[in-house]
Amino acid sequence: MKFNPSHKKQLDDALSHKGLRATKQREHLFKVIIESNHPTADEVHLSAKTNLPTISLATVYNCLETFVECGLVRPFNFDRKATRYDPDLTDHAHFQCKESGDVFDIPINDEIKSYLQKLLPAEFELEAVEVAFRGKGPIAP
Amino acid sequence: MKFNPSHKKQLDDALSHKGLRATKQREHLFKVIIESNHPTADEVHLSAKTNLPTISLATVYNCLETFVECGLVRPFNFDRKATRYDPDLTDHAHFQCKESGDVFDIPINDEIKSYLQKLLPAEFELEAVEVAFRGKGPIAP
DNA sequence: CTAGGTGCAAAAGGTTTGCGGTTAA
DNA sequence: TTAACCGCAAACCTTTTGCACCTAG
Repeated sequence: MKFNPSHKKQLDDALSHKGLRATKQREHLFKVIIESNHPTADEVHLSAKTNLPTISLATVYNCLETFVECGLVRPFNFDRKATRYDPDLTDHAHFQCKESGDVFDIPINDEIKSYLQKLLPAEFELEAVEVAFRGKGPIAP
Repeated sequence: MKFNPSHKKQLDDALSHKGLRATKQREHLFKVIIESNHPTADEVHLSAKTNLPTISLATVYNCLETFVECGLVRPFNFDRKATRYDPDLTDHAHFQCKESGDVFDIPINDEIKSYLQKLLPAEFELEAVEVAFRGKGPIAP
């Protein structure tokens, strides 16, 4: 997705809401995430170095955690692979293609959510559900 | 769960099916997994050392991978936490209690499975779904 | 005898941390 | 000015690997 002014506003608002600064590193890293497809920290770092040649991986990790705490991105994992970061905060699942490694967003509807919730015995207080699909994804065009 | 003769048979069959030996390490480690609740490799190692004081963590990892390949246990993760091993191979989800860290098995019915599958556009070939719940579990008795 | 198995130690991969120096409200 | 921030290096945790020795069919 293309980074647009509303993304910039979202970033500035979220950061200032926590009393944090909108540095050029944070701005650029957020842009990279918006314009990538569920990147890992390493991929963000690699991509960011084009514009910010001296940025360190540690700074990338620091900023990513800041983003998570500000509610700007959501981290997720497949198995114990490197954490991926998703700027789409709406309820959805992920599908990973076994061949390409590509990750696709799969919308989740309310019906499914309530069905899933009903699986739990009454004593369980549910806070979050995560659904991960795996298989062969669509052939790239 | 208590380790019983049918578990022993299951282990021997699965190993010999792949031309592998039922060593005392493998037998004991499988017993530990059966009698633990979704242990991590480290927990298996710790528990196994009571009976096999010299067993190394590397051997534990080797055996666990052997078990996975033989279809004796199934590995799963919460976030990027240490992999846990589950001897229950039936379709089910996991619930992790945020407070105690305890993991509970949650049965999954066919209805849910088919609903989940229907979320995927036709071009996706599904191989596996994983459902992970998180929240506050039942109070321990 | 020999393929399979064990244990040790070292390395790998991903992530976190401590710290001196920098920057911006 | 001063708290927030950056970048480096070192540490950390889980897992994997290479290799010498051992063991059971």
